[in-house]
Amino acid sequence: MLTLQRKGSDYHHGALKSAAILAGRNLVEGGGLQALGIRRVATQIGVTAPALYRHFASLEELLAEVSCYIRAEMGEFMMSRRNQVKKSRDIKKYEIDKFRAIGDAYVDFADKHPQLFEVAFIHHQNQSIGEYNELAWQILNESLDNFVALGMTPKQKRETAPLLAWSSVHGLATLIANRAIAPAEVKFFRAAVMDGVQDALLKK
Amino acid sequence: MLTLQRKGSDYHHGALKSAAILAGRNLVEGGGLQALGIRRVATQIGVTAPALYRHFASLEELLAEVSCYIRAEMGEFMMSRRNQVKKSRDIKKYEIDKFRAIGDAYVDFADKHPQLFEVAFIHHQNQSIGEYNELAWQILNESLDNFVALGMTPKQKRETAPLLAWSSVHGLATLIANRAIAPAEVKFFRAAVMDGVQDALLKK
DNA sequence: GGCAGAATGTAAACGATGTTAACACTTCAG
DNA sequence: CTGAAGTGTTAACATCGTTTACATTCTGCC
Repeated sequence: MLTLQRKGSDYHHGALKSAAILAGRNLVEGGGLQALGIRRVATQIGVTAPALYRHFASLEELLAEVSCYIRAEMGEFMMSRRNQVKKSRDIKKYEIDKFRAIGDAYVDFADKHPQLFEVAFIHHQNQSIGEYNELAWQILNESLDNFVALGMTPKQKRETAPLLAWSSVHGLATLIANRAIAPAEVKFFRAAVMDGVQDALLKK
Repeated sequence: MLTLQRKGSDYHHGALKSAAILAGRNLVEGGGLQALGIRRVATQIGVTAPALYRHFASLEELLAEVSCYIRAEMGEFMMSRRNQVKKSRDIKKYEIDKFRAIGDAYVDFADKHPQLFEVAFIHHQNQSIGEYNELAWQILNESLDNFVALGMTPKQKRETAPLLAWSSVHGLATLIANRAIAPAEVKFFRAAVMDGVQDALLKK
């Protein structure tokens, strides 16, 4: 299922690069960062290892692309979760529900796919948080814009709000993904942090 | 400097295990997780690779011990920073200053030693956050106990307070260590998150 | 249509890695 | 003193990332 079929000819895979990134993502999902390797990816897509060097300069570069792919996947997951939120008659409640949904999606992703989450946020040079996770950043800021427009969040908080929300939720997600929190405590922990974030943004 | 001298005899290093953990820590500091290897550690401490297998079952086990060592190092760094805070006549201000000091130390450690920070919080099974980073956890809770005792933090917040503070600061530290925040924005970002945490704990 | 060159694959090889097996020396309890 | 447990070495294996040399296919130009 993972291996793509070769075209009729022996040569020219056709979509080697994207196939490699996808195969890399799946290897990470199965066995973490450790499972990602040039040779393993090559085997998965039915190609010899040096072929990958036509598309990636090194394993590190492949890792960077896999990491980027996972971040995009995360962003789409958050967006889909937000779009599933039922519209409420109370528009403020609706906005809050959507905000919670994207935060919950972020944490759920880390909880259910800790290996992917780990690789998604691996050190990568010279990228600000916005570029780093474009879609997720954009979704978060939409929510905050709505909060301000509805008078739920004071304007002077608008600048620091995304940073505070992001670091809280990211920290929570990281700790859960690392299994640094006992499973029994996760539920309580999540609620506490999410409530805290919401309070910090809305109050006063 | 890193390599320990062997005893007079050719055999029996004497403190191979602790020497290996220290050497591992230093390799991580220099080159990240990637630089940690059985053979490299063995070379550093002047021993052949298989010798390490008398003390560690695998590279992964060595990594776990190095990770634990770094967490202890972090805890001591936080404690030392907190103890350097000047006593103030205003006891509440003194407590706040100490609280900020331990948070700042946490983030400083991540900022100045991103490689160590990364390895410190690598996935490790079945450890709650308390056991995971005992000393830091204890220091944080001392501060919070003092806050409550002085009436600065309401009692009903006492349970969720460490979780909220930890995840915010940990998320901030992680994002900074991963260089997901542009260097120019780090200062502002840090201040915003630390202020947010302080507000969340003290107000009302 | 055919052909040069770019693009993209393979095969073979190199050094470094984690790990194991077989062996040697040291230490120490009896 | 002796044997067993502890701790180190050497040699070897499979696998890894990566490079070099070569083969095939695609593409644009005459």
